[in-house]
Amino acid sequence: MPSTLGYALLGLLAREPRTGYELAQALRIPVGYFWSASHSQIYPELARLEADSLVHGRVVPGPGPRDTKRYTISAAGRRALAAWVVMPAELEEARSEELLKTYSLWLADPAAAREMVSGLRDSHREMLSRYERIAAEMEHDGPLDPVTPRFFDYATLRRGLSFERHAIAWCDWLLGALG
Amino acid sequence: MPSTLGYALLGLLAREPRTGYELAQALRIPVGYFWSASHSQIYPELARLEADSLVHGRVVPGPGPRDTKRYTISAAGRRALAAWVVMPAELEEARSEELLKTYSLWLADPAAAREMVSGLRDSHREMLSRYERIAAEMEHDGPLDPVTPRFFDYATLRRGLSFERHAIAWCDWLLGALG
DNA sequence: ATATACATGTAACAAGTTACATGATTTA
DNA sequence: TAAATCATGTAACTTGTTACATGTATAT
Repeated sequence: MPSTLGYALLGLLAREPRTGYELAQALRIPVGYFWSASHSQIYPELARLEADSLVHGRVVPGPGPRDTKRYTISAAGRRALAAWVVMPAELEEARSEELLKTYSLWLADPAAAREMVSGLRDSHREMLSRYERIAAEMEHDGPLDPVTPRFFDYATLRRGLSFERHAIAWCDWLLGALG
Repeated sequence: MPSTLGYALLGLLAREPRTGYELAQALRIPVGYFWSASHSQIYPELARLEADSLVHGRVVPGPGPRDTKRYTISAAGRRALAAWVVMPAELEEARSEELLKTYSLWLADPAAAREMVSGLRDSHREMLSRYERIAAEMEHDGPLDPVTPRFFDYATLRRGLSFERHAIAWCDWLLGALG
């Protein structure tokens, strides 16, 4: 059974074949895709997926100077992924450093506390506008049919939009309360 | 420099002295407090905090059969925590298995996909009503002054409430789109 | 000349989870 | 008498991050 990272890789490969390098690029910043990983984690995981015959790798001459291995998902990989995505998801564990800091904000200097929350709001605003740009592009690119991968890109993106908006509203409320 | 868990423990001890056992209880389910940890992580971390003189432990006879060590935050610990909470927080890394599953939902059986999202909605509804009960209690318990620890309990709780409400709205939207 | 992109891997470390270990007291 | 609560610790394992290692081609 693959790890969560394994399923993340299968999810990308189910859409189109990619090399390890391209997967690492895709997982560098998790846009519309709430998972990230570094290449040092990806290469060993790809080897495991191949050992389990969930993906097949074929060496091809890349655009770069070194040979690259392009991975394709197998029928078994597709079945494993399809089975995993409909399994009831664990309750989110809700780990947030930002909230952990807020929890102890009562003992900080009030001005510094306000500044901290204000900085938080800025970060969320930045993320929001990044998401909004992508959403506008996707909506412009044509109709979103809920049986296509593109629709599910959009669905996860909408969750990101919603998350950032509520985070900003919360910062506003907190700043108001802090005076 | 303490780890994030270290600051979580300092945050609890800044409110009142506690034993390792009580800290483990508090960090079992992260309500109003977006961090969790198991006792096997907590005891070694407490030892590190004590070695750094950020907390002091005193052995006292507990209600149980075994002696227990009650930890108190030191002035240095309080300073370290106060400095940490106002430092700009890292951008949330947004790791979500639930969204990762959604990303690949296009290749699942449509009925099973709807059921998965519906189950997700149920989990979020359950969390929401748990949070709502706690919020009602807190509001009932008296005025929330934004210089007290209690206010910041309430502030983090509000973030949880907002998070769950948006998650439910998103599930509703997705179920509507999936037909 | 220097930096960036391409391309894949290993090693060392940090953080977190699960299982192992012990054992008294209280509650059902 | 069986389970839960109290109480603290270690060991093994999994996951994830950062650093180390190598080396060409292209763009600035």
